[in-house]
Amino acid sequence: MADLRNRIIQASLQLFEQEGFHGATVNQIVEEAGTSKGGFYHHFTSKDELLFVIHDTFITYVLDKAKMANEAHQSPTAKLRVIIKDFVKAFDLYQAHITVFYRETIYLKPDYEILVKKKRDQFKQIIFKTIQEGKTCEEFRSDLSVEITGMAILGMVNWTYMWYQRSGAKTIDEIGDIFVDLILHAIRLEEQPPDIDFEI
Amino acid sequence: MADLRNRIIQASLQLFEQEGFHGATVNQIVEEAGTSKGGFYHHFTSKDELLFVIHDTFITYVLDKAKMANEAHQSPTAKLRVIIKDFVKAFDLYQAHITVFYRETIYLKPDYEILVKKKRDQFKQIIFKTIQEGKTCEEFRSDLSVEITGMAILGMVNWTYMWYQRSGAKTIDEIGDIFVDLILHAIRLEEQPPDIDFEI
Amino acid sequence: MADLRNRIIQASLQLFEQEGFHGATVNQIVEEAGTSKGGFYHHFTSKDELLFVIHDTFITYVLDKAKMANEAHQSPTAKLRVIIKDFVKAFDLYQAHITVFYRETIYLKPDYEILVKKKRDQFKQIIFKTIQEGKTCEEFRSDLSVEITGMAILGMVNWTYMWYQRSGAKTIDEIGDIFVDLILHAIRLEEQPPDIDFEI
Amino acid sequence: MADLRNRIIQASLQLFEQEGFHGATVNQIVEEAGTSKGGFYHHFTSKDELLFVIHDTFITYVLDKAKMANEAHQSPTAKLRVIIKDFVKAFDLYQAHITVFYRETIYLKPDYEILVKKKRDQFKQIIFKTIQEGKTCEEFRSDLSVEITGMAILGMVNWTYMWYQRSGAKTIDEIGDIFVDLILHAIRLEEQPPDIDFEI
DNA sequence: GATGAATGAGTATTCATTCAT
DNA sequence: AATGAATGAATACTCATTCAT
Repeated sequence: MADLRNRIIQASLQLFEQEGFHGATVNQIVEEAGTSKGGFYHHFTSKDELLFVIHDTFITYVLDKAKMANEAHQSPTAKLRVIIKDFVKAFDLYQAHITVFYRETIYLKPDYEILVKKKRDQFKQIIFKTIQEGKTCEEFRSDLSVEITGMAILGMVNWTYMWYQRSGAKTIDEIGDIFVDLILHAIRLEEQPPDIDFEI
Repeated sequence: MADLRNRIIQASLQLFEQEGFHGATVNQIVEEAGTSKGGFYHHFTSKDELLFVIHDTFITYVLDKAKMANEAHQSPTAKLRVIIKDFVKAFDLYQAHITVFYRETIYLKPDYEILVKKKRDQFKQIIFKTIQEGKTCEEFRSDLSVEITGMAILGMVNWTYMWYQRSGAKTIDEIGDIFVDLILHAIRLEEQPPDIDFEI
Repeated sequence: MADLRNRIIQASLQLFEQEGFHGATVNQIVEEAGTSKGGFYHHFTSKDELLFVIHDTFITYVLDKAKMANEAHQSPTAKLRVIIKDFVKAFDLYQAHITVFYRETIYLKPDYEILVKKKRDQFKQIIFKTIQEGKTCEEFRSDLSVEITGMAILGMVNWTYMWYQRSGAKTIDEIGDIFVDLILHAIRLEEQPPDIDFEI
Repeated sequence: MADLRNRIIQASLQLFEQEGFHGATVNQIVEEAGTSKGGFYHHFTSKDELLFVIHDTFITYVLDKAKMANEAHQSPTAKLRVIIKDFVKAFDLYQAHITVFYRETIYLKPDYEILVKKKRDQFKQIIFKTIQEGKTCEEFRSDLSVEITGMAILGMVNWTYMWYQRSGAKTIDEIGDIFVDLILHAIRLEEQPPDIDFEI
């Protein structure tokens, strides 16, 4: 059997997703994880810490991926494409984490919230900077509002947690491609040559 | 002073937004509303009913607006533009309702959930149908996946509740225009004549 | 039936005395008081507050009595006699309060502790000042250490909570007289005329 | 490093004194003692046994001293003087033991309590018997109540644990002398020749 | 209509103790 | 002898709801 700490996280993920952070009790979690109250509190100082761990696991993964994409590519179009594809993939890998992340942040204790917010802001800045670069080098439309466009893109992708199902008609990869296509149609200058990414 | 029922709704809206449905107690609500436990339970059978009322108020408003826009316009482009503009406006009018709607639905009791889901689905279908019509009459790209595109659009707009602030740099109207612009760039056929909406 | 708040105090007094503050549970208290958890927490914000109320009731009573005795009499001998007699009487009236006061103070939350300590110090100062006055006006031995003598007296009396029983051989009044007698023998100048308190 | 068993006792003594028996956890104790749960339970069958050991160490010491003093001296005055001086000295040697002894006895398990009570009573009887002897041989006042006087003396001395500080103005030896002086003034017949203890 | 004292099932958390290693 | 992960019974406390007034 997997180690206890992980079993607790998996159990809580499933329960938080289904019942909400407050709807899922420590009792349910330990039962689902096949352990005891003591087992739980041996590995986590509180239910709040568990909530933080879930938040942190996801945002750390996503931020790292975005940083890597940002460094690995030159053109804003290529960067944005990879960042979005990676991000969308996370919605399959971290489905439950993400649901918790976007729904239960409000219950994060102040100290934990600060840690999460820091990474969350870094991620957002990578998106914003990429859009700005795209405008500067004339790959993207010059009339774009960086912030609103950035939040529009983030919204489009983030919302996926509300409806994506692994058993749905499209794979996560196809969804990612569609999002990229829509976004690039929405923000790229139309007169441009086709976007062929020689970097990949 | 406004009638008690409304004062309770306003108080709970503010508290649910800030503290979450479970984070806000009936005691806090009645204190904020300037009434008592008795006053609360005279107007609502339970805290759960109050949650439903908030859900229903918002989704009813939004669905009605979408129905009206759907009937008032002919071209899919025009329909979509108006639906989206109206919807975005709701994020200013119903900011707190929306936050509760998208974050606390999970705590809706089954019977209430069914009622809300029905209207929510109707709203979604109006969007989907409009996209389909746009494809059919060749205003929108023929390669669009109706569902994914629809959810992408909904995501872009819905996400607004996460970041919109009345005191921000852009008015809700400007944000609506930007969203419309991005969406139409993303989904309209490029060879088309400019979209001039004679209907308005 | 007496009001609930008082029934809770009485029940807790008895239970704290017998089982200790930690040994007595809120469950036991509410059962003994004939109420419920909710009833308890309606009247007290916490078990800690209840502990404070017990402390405060006793020390307030005792301090007030000492202040009155201090003002009502002139000679240090008379003052001390009355202060001690009153104080000893408190061991009958507030037997359980006192046991809690001297045994469980350590569990008082810091804010409460400060409040209690203030009154406790005032009481001690009244004793010290009286001894000092007795030395100054040559009723008491000039070689007395005010502090040690004061603490010796307080110790003698305070210890009573460890052994006094209402059903014992001596009444509380007799015990008080014996203490006064021992104390005055211990601290009064031997050559003095008999202590006749004309003030009473 | 001292042997583990002793390190545990020292650690618990300090922690019980500061936080109370219930306020100090086995975890804190083993951390402070530099060992582990296993180390603790290898040396003590339970936290309760540890509490007993602390009680027993102190009362055994004190009782032995009193027995010795009782045997070593003839006159009640001399006996009492030495018993009290020795006892007061214990308040410096066993400060933490004594605090625990007088504050946490209530948490002693019944079997342990019986053992401790037996020795405690023996000690008390030595005091009482000495007072009685003093009355009989007319060193002490004939009107003294043996029990009340005995408890008054014990109270005066015992209370020391509440205020004595090694860093205070008086040494433990000076405090002992003051107590002896006060007590003898309180109980000795006034017409007597000066109490010169030829036995020492 | 309105009050607020009282309820009690339910919650997160603690901690002395055990036991396989 | 010593470890520390795991236990689970017990604890203080919360809060939506009721109901006599």
